[in-house]
Amino acid sequence: MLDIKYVRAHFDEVKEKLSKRGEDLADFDRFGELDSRRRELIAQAEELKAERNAASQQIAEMKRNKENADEAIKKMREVGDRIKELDGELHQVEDDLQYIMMRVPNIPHDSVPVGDSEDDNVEIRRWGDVPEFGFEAKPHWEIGTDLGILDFERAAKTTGSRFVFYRGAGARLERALAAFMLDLHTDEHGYEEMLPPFLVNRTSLTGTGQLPKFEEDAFLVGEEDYFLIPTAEVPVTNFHRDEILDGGHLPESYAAYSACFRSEAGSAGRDTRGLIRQHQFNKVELVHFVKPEESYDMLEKLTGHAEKVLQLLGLPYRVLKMCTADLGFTAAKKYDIEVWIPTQGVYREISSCSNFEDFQARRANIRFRREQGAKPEYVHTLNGSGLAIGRTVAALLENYQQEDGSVLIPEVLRPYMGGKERIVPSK
RNA sequence: GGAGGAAUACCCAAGUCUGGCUGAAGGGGUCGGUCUUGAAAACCGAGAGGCGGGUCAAACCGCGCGGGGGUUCGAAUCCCUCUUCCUCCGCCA
Repeated sequence: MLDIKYVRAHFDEVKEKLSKRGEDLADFDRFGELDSRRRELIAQAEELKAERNAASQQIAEMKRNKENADEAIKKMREVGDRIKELDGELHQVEDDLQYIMMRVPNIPHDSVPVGDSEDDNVEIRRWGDVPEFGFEAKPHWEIGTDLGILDFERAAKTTGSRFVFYRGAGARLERALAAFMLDLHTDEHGYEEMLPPFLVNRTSLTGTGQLPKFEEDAFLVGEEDYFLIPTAEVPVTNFHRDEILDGGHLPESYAAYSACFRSEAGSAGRDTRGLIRQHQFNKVELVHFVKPEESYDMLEKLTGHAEKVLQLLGLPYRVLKMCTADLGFTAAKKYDIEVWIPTQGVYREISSCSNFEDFQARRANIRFRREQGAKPEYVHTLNGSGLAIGRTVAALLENYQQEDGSVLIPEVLRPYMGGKERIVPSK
């Protein structure tokens, strides 16, 4: 959520920056009217409440002296009714204002390129050499199925489309990647490991910004208002909801492994085969809580941590700076890391690293104190995938495939694979 | 799933039956000081958070005793509801 006071003071500037996102801002225009009506009502109601408080004291005094207070009580009854009316209208106005503000996206940072679509994202670097195959390379779902380590058909039987069984060396590879990533981030990059709940409540999804606008993207479980998490970002960011952190302990950095669940509403027909777009996948998510002045440095570091995973795995990738049209609802600035998928001849998103500034912190009420007794300030939150594991498996299978159908295992993963150097057909 | 109990400020905790003089006793911790070679202890002193309105900034005002709603001139205190936690019984990975 945006800072109401800031919006009040800089309305035209905010609106102009938001318009670069290509958002419909019709509702946003009601801000000024609602905001000033709100303050008007507060002033009126509070004046009457002050009057009531004073009168109540007098009535108490009179009662104690056994005097008759009927006159004062009668008068206050009317004041009370008037307060009730004003508070009623105030609630309505605040609900309306809240409705609007919860649906306004974050303001893009000045360093974000202005654009109309994903075509306007800016590539800022590439790493690694794209492999050349002396044979016809197979897509990862074929490799995986032929090796007997991925089973999409049986997953369709037990569950439905966009699900998969990993088996044998495939399941082990998944586990190896998760362990490798977590070890790297905790041992080398200084993160605290976390294993979060995979279900969250509505308040948490609102805190990180998935709700109220994007409810159709999430899976609702039962009637308990529990949602399957679309990313560990949600539980881990909300870990500190409604807290005031000690400034001396910042930044707080967490590496969380979790399953992620996405309804993929609106993606029907896209990436229907393989591991790229599943309803369920695993991911190691990196989450930071930092002081405002440190968040942009942290965004660069965070992106570097995700890149390091790909470098150690030897997978070619590129980094894109997302333009205003492709930022997502909550980010002020975002880098996507895309890994090379040989058979598609393109780079595909495998990580997304964002600085939300205080947008999530405001929604989730996460603050810090610079020192004892100081006023609480909102933290800045950031997160990035480090990495999405399903897509990493896809990239590994394709980039490391051999002419005989086997797949080489990158050296850094071999200790996690029982020393195995390659995956060969099980039969 | 059944039966009880609890939620007060950074922490512990009184007040709730008997509504008003309770922004809320007391203790701990915190901060400053005395003492000490230094520390601890002891003693003296300080401050009670947060949100909103208001202001150049203050003053000032309102809210606030888990959340929401109600009764009342007035609610930490009475009523309803929700959430969370605890104890016992049952079931269970």
